[in-house]
Amino acid sequence: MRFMTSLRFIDAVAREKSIRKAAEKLAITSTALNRRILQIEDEIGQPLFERLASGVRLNTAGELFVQHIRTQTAELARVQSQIADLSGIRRGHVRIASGADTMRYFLPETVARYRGEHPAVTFDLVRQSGDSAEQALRTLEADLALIFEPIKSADFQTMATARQQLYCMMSANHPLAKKPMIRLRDCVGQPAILPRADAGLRQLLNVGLIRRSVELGTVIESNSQEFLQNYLTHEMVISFQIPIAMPSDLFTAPVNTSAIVARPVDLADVPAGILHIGQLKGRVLPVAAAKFLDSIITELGARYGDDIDQ
Amino acid sequence: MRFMTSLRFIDAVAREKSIRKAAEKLAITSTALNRRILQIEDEIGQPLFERLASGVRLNTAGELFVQHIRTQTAELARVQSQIADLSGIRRGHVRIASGADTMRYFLPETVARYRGEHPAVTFDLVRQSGDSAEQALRTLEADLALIFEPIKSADFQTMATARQQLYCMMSANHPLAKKPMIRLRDCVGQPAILPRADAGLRQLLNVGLIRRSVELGTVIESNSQEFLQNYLTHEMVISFQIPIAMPSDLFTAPVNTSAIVARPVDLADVPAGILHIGQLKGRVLPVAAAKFLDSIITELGARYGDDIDQ
DNA sequence: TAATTGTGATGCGTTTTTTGCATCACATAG
DNA sequence: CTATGTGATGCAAAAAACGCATCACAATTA
Repeated sequence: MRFMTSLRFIDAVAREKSIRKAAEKLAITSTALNRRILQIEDEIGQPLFERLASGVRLNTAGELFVQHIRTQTAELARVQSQIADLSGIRRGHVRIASGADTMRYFLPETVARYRGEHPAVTFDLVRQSGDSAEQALRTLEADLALIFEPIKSADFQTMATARQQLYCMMSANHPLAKKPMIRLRDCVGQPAILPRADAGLRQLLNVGLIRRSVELGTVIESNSQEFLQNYLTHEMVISFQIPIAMPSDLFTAPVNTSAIVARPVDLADVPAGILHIGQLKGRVLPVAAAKFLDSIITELGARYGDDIDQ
Repeated sequence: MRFMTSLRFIDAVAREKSIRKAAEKLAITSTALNRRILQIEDEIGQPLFERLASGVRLNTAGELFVQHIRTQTAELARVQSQIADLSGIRRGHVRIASGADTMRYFLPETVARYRGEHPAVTFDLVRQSGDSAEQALRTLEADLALIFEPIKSADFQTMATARQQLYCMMSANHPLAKKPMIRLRDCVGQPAILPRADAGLRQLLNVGLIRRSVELGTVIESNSQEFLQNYLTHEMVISFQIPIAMPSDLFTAPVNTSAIVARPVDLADVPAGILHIGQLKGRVLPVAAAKFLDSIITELGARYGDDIDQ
């Protein structure tokens, strides 16, 4: 959209906090970019950026204007999506911010199914911490966010939730694997590998550990779920996971033949965590994003049935 | 705002339903305008206008896009107004659609007082019928509308109302002028000059006349309130008016020395009409418009006290 | 303290985009 | 059939945007 160029440029400068850096990303010279900004500032009647030695920073007027730019951009995308929808085949672009949990299996499967029905819809999938995901909704860099536990921003509008019971994961020949249900006291002193402190799962687990006065032998922390899972085959350690982040065969197969097993942790020790699917409060989503949200809710309903809300 | 040019042009074409006519109003050639439209349509990926022999007409996609353009334009105005407001002196532009009633004395006085405090705020005042005024809000050609009776659109958000009792107006030496209060039966067969059927006042009066089975001798109809008022000094006829449309000295002076007098019509015959002040439902007004709305409400409160709502 | 590095602003020639004229193709009304 | 209106298009002129080189300034580094 040609007429959005100057606005897009300003947004870029605001994000980069530097005209030259933004110019590089936009593949133009800083000269041209600088002039566009001066021109807009001239039309507005007052500067939007403070000039610092280290770059630029939005002033109050700039904050207002950039917010306007972002909502306009999102609105334009929505209208375009709506217009494209008129022609029968659904087009559009959906941007999702999510934690690692759903990025492993749930989103690949759900997006693939949706794209099977609507091949003209494209996706951006950004793996982020919960805080960043909420932030991405606010800056309109994302349409939807999937966040496991805690929601901090009042701007987050939950459209659906899914209860996720905590599971203990380990090698199939780990002593604890014989138990059908794990109590936290079973884990006292067990060597464990855990996600890092910013993960919702870790926070959920910590509450339970403190309540039961249980201490694990935490030998490794990692924010890579793949690392945590694959490490289980190399050392006798336990880890924790929620169903949505497990390979579906592992979770659904009644008799588990794989080298790794998952055993539920008693809900009396650790309550189920909540996966929140939501958007920016008050925002009207583009057609494609709204329909994909429906698709997510349907899929969650099929998987977890009664554990779904809204 | 340079980046709005193409959008403004499309809006103009949509309103004129002709590229050539719009081009003339925009002071460019139809060639240039046509090219801009083709370019936008190309970027959108599908046409926005149907080409007819008599000009162009928006198609469904165009309707959506033009609606988007209008809300964006209004939003931009709001942000600009908000930005200008940062610099201390209030700037901005307020566009008002109103019936003739308030255009006579109320709005001149209220606008003048507001501009006395905020000289940098400019105004558009368009006299329109109630229906057109509501339409102007919808197309975002107006920020505020003042409509005397009846409100038809569900998109109209009433921000304040003022009850207006009907008054009978006549020359000071008219027989009815002796009565302090007029009953409709006093008016049977009286030569009367009335506003036309689309005026809220006329509709209000008609309800009363039908209920009381009273018929007036309607000798003149006019949509010019000035004509109606000034004619009273030339022939022994009666007319009707609401307080807000009367010169303030006529209404407020306890003893009336002017050639024309106003006598209230009994509320049992004709109930008070409602003057509605409102905006487009759900819209966030620019600073200047919102403050002027406050100013209107204050002024109404000062004049009519308990007869004001919201 | 002096040199270096990084920032945004600006003059000037070049490139790209936009505009206007003349004209075409088409539909409708007289 | 003619006349008049409409939007579309080729081409040259005008306008705008761009990129290079450079300046002025501030912070950091030697």
